[in-house]
Amino acid sequence: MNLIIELEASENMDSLRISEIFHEMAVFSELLEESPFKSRAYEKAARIIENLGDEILEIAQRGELTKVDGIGEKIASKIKEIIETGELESRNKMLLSIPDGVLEMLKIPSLGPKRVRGLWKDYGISSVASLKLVCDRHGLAKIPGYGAKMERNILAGIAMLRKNAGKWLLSEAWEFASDIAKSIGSWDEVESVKVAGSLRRRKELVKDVDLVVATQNPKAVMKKFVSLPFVERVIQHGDTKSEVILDSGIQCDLRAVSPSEYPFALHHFTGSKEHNLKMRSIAKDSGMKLNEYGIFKGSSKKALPCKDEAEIFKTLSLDYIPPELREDMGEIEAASHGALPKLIEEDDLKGVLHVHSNYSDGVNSISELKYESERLGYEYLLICDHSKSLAIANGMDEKDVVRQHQEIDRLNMGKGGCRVLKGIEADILGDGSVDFDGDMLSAFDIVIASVHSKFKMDKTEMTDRIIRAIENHDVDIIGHPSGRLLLSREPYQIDTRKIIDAASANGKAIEINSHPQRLDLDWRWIMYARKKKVKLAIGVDAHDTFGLSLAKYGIWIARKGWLEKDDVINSMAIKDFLKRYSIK
DNA sequence: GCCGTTTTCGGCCCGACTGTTTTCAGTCG
Repeated sequence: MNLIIELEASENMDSLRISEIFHEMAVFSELLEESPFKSRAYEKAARIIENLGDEILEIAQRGELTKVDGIGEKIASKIKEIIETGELESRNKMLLSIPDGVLEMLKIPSLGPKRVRGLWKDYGISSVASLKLVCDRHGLAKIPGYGAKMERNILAGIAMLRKNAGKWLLSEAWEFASDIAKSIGSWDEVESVKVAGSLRRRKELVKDVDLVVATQNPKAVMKKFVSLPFVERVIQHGDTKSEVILDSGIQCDLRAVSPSEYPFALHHFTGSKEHNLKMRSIAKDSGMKLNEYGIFKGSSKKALPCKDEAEIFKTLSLDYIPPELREDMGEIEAASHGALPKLIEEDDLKGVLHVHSNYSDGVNSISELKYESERLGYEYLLICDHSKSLAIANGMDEKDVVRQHQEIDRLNMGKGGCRVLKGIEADILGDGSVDFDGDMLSAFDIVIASVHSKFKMDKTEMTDRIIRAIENHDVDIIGHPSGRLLLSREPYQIDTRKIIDAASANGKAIEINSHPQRLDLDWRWIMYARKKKVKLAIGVDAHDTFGLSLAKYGIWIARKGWLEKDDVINSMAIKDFLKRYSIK
């Protein structure tokens, strides 16, 4: 009981912060030279908490933390301490004994905890700036274990560190990866090439691009790879593995394997690490060994043949697990008893939702948007301009709405083609009421309600505000529920679980905003929404005709959240969609 | 730190590459 009260007291504590604290503990513990396994245990706990999301708070409430595999007595009590006080005494203590600069040094590639510790404790180098000074004077090369090359690498690493923080949007990374994979795929030596890693798993942010190629001549492939015109710097150049920085600044790693090893390498380098660990342990349980080169029975050195990833899963009596699901979040268990979802596909989308026209802050006219939607094969297009309160985006007033609806009626006169629907992205005002009164709102076919103001409200207020909008009977969809802008703006404080529960109770849909900077609702919560039978709406939030093609990213995230076609309202054919929303 | 059908001690995924060595430690994924 106590805990529940305490939880409210520190309501801004979320699972992400808890997981962050354990990441820190892992690093601190290595720097302070505790047992490396202790550090590994912290690291593991951090990943478990990250994957559990806010569920960890409920598990803590039920007092069942130690039932989670990887969390024992000590970590459980630390989690409780963080939830109750918002702090972790032992972490703060450790932090006090490590200079800030030492932590910053860890971000330099090729410097890990051991080297950083040595530089700090044995040579008194405790900041990136002082390390740079030492390198500039060629002092580092005189330290045992270092040489001229390390010195140059570290200087290059410091320069890169200053240039960018090292994370990329899924969409950006995908563009770079597609270009480079296309080049590599055209070489005679290459039989297959595929993007692997977190990019293939469609994480919303990625650190680098991982590629795997099948070839009989890895050496030649590596040589060509490091000499590609858009390679700016070579970090590693080996016979089967190389790492480079592309001119865009993103790191790109390439692995070359033989065609028979290719499915195993692809699986291995797609990850996630947690998924791989579990796959290995399943193999072990059945008397087999799985690694990036093959699957081996007993102590045999000869791999069992698998022509693709599906056969690897089959060998372990599992259904094929699509890459998006490989996060060790129940996919392996589901695959073992035929319970994986049949994921939604890009082609399943029949309507394009959440499109801004030149009636508010969009660039194109409704007729241009209609034409492009037709070209992309959509059956319907939901125009959603901003409402009057959002003056900064030229929100529509009542007169504009009348004019717009007349234009839409005219555009729909012709037979066939893409049907234009009358939508609005109405502002959720500070008190939770929705811009425009009921009469005006009911003139729209579909109402998306979104927050665009007063982002700094506290969690309870913001949650209540959005729930009030959900309970408004004119509202159909909640737009970009967290308001986050990846890499540039934090989400506003909301109790996402309560919001999903409210949507479930009121039969309202929640948007998966496909804009690459949003990808909001977060995929971790999509899984929960699906459990609560909440329908999702894949919106493009387009402000021009190009934006109509962004639905792809929304689909990727929907898949990552285990969604099937029927979970997504705009996978309905026009006839069903009109019927569902009583549109004439 | 965690964990246990090798269970309360003694393991803990593992392989490629680099830069430094002269057989290996550290980093990375």
